[in-house]
Amino acid sequence: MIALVDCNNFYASCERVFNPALNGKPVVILSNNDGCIIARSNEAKMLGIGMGTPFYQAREMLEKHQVAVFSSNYNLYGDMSRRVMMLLSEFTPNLIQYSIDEAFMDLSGLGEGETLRDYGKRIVRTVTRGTGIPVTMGIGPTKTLAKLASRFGKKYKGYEGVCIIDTEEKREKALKACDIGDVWGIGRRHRKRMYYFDIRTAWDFCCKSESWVRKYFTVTGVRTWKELQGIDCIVEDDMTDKKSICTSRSFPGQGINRLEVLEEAVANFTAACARKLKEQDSCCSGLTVFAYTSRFREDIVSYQINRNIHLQVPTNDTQELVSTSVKMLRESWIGNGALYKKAGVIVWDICPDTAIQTSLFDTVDREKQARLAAAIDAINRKNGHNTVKVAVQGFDKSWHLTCEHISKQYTTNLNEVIRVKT
DNA sequence: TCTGGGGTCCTAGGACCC
DNA sequence: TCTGGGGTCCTAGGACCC
Repeated sequence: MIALVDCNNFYASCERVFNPALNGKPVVILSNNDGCIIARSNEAKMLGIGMGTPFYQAREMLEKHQVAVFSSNYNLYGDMSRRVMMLLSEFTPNLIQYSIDEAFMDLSGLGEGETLRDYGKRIVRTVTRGTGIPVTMGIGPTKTLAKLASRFGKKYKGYEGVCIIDTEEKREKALKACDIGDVWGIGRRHRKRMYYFDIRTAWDFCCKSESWVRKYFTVTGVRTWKELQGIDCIVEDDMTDKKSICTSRSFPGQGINRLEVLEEAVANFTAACARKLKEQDSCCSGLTVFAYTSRFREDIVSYQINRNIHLQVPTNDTQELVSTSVKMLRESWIGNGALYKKAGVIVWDICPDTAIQTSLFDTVDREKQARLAAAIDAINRKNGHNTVKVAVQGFDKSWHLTCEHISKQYTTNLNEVIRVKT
């Protein structure tokens, strides 16, 4: 059996751990730049606040209902996530972290002398007690059914955080009660198509033949269809290695119209990609730089910059990647007063750093480069990111995010740790 | 005026080869 | 006027997830 552990309203719950006065009150968390609402507590959901609503549109309503508003605090959420995953990993040798707030656990052969339900409840209790984050567990024979079970677990209090689909009757009952659009892998478009074919519930979908599903919803549809029947076919190495890494941001206000500022932003995005590459011990040979004007504004001319490059030798060297991406940006720069609202860097064609295919025509002194990079990385590890950086990364920061409602770095900055009064 | 960021997989169609 | 058959590789775009 496979379990899915899902943190309840994760970002809102993280804020509540260090601010218990928020318990029982509506809470929302905003995206970068305080742009959209990306997370909501149950109370906020009940007020009808939609996922992805632009903040400026909801502002008045939030004030009226005294909703607590937070900018995203990814240092806090990332650290809390790490704690949750650490506790979970003590219960199974086979844990797959699926997102910042979810993980799949292989439960086969575990919890000896205990029922599956009791084992699940013990896990849920341990995480909640150890981190303050409430979690729900769904258990089923496949990942898709485990996901489905966790939905029910969240919906109905009676399950006490653990919902199991382990018999044919329960599976049928669950599938009949589940709108097709709520199935993992069926998005808005597919839901519409399903409704067109008069498929309303997951059960209706299961009743179709494999060839029919293949015809209208391709192989991914068949995978979901099989998973719903209880045939496990989403394998774990589908979900581990990253094949591309992206760092991108929207810029505050109108956007950026100066090349120097955009260069600085792109240099910093590239450095972040290099850091992420090194964290997973890999190198890339594909590099993309992009920038574009706001897709919402019809009153200005829209511009798009999009450049790809294949590097001769895979690398994760910050300086090499930064100089390459900045050069690409300069070459494809279109000024004309264009206001760039968003930019980013993607690295792809990723391979392990132990398996580099070198090139006969390489002109870089790789050994020297590696020695310098190792020295810089050591300094940055000790003193924080970007203590030593490439000059073009700059100090301007005018492209930086606005986040007016951010909470403290309760768990990752000694100066912001909560004081306990005596 | 303001409207996020980071991923994955699949398919169709074009360019090219013999 | 008529215009083959069988491949591969790459890319853009669409769908999905959190």
